[in-house]
Amino acid sequence: MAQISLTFPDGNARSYEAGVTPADVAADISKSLAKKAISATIDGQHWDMQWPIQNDAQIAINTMKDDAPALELIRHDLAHIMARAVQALWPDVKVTIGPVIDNGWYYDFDRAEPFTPEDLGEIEKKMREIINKRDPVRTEVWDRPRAIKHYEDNGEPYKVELIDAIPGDQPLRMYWHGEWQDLCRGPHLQHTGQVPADGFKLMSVAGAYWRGDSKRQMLQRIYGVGFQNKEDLRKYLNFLEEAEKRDHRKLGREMDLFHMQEEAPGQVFWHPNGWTIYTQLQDYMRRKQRAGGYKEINTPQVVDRKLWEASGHWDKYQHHMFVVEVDESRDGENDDAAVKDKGQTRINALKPMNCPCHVQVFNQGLKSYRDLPLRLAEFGSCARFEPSGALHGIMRVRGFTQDDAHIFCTEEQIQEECARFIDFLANVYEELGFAEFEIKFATRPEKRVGTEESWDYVENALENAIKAVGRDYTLEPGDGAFYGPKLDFYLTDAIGRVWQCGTFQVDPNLPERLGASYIAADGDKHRPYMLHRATLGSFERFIGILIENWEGKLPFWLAPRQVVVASIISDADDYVHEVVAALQAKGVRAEADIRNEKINYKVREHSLGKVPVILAVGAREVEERTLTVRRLGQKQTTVTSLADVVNELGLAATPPDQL
RNA sequence: GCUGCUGUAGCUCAGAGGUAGAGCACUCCCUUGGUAAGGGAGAGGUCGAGAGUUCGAUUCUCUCCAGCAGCACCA
Repeated sequence: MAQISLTFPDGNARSYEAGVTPADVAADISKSLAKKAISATIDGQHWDMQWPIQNDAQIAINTMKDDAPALELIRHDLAHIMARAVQALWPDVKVTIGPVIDNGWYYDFDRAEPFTPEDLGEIEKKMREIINKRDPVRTEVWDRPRAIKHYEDNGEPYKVELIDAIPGDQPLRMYWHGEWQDLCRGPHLQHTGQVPADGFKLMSVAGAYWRGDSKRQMLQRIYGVGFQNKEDLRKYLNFLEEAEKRDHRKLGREMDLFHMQEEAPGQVFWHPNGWTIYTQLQDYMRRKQRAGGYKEINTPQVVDRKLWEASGHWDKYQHHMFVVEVDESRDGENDDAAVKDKGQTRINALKPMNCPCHVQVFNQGLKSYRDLPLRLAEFGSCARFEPSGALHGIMRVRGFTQDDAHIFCTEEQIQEECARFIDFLANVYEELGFAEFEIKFATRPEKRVGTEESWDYVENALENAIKAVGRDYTLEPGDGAFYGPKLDFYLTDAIGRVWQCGTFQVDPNLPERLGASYIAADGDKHRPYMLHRATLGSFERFIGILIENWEGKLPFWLAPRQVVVASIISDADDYVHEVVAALQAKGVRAEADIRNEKINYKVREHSLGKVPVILAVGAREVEERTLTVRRLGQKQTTVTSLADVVNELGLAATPPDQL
């Protein structure tokens, strides 16, 4: 028998017969390790305790102390245990796949009856039984005909299809959890008892397409979350609760920011409070962009299909556009359908994006290289017919406004413009309270237009720009647009969720299609490059993110209602009005609350309304011309003179770019 | 769009084949109270829309609309 050498993390090596398994190795080291072990890492690869090792390698034996492999295995075994439990309860259910995902796993089943919430409880119970049995996990490699025959005999067509999709040179591995068998690439734990029985929970059932294809069978997917112990599970469930508390749809109602109704699905009715946030944010972006060298424009929303045909959107995105048919023969007297002249009908579409219109602005008049880079910005109101199932509060809507801009420039200017934009975006995010963000750099996809040299040049320019501003980034090879590479910017919110907001895309294609050109120094016409870029993305979505990030407690300058001056006794009413007027004169959004209610009641109501500052006024304050200041979330109050409060709050109301 | 669930007062929710109920909010009255709900009275609903079954439908059935979760989608 050939001997192989296995090197341990401490650098020591031992010699074993080829074909030795990590289980053998662990047993060789100590009995307790053999028992505690969950898997091995062989040359960086996650390795089942039962798999033979044929060559010299680095080996590490994993235990539950190794968090990453432990969670991977726990969740993966839970997927199998759940499938086993489901088939134990309902033997006619067909199994498909059950991968590990963030925080847990899912498994897709084919079953005629829908799973109910009560079913989930039954399944959990059965799973605990299986775990408590401490059934051994066993694995074998099967040849293809045997595996296919096995699944055909057992009436599992999905597994047969999976096997067909696995490349012929790959071995098929079977796993048994006790009696229950599944096709699986592994690795798995040593026995079901290694799964923590109180560290998991089944969360929900939902539909999911077989193989992710909307044309194929809809299966039922059961989601579960799994952790090493009860405490970690609890922490995760708390996180979900925290996210629910921050839900912008709930806070939007409670703070009276906006509403939506079924006559206009996916579109926002902004209330005074919400629109205050919106306009504050928009005014801020307008100032930032002006300072950043952008020129603001505005373009039409209803545009003839000819332009969309020319830009290529009609071909690709027609089904996602709101199309408007207009009979041009109508006039004010005869505008009913009866007089409609078919020959005069014209088809328009609401703009789903601004870029074609921006090229039209660029195309007016001759442009010189001296005009470049030309940065055209628009708070562009767009409409997209999003599928009904995609809509989500104000985060995913059918009508929205982008903080959009297109930079027309030469090839040589791309790098500089990119670096400028990253700095611009970093500064905006920071001022809005998002200190951290990530950059993802998406490079040429398989299907693309343009020459290799051009892609080389442009990708290089973007990469150099990121380096020039000293930022880290992650590479997303093949994820770029068909016309050019792009950067996507992801910010992290207060509870660690990640949102893609900003984008920067290089596009030589649209200027070509829409015939944009400029006169270069050589006197000839050249094509400009077009850089699509957005910082916030859409105002609607970004405001949703702001609300959730701050749990409605927005920074003072963005808070829709900044100060309530609340009377304690009606004799203070005149002073309340005086204070409100003084604050308003300083640009503070202040209002009076002189209702016939106790201060307790007023404090409660305005605290729930997320008003950052409540100024209470009783006999003492009137007498001394002071105010008792109570800040949101703080129980203690301070007494301050009127003049100081007005100055301080006037300063706090100033947007960060104007300080 | 697909699968499942949901739709009753402004909000949160109960309810039953015989044309509806609570708490909070709202209006009025009493109360002038010092930091997260003072007391009383009153008003408020085509039970998402349409069709069917039925003597009778908000309740049962079907279709549609909207919302929620997930999938698919996201220029």
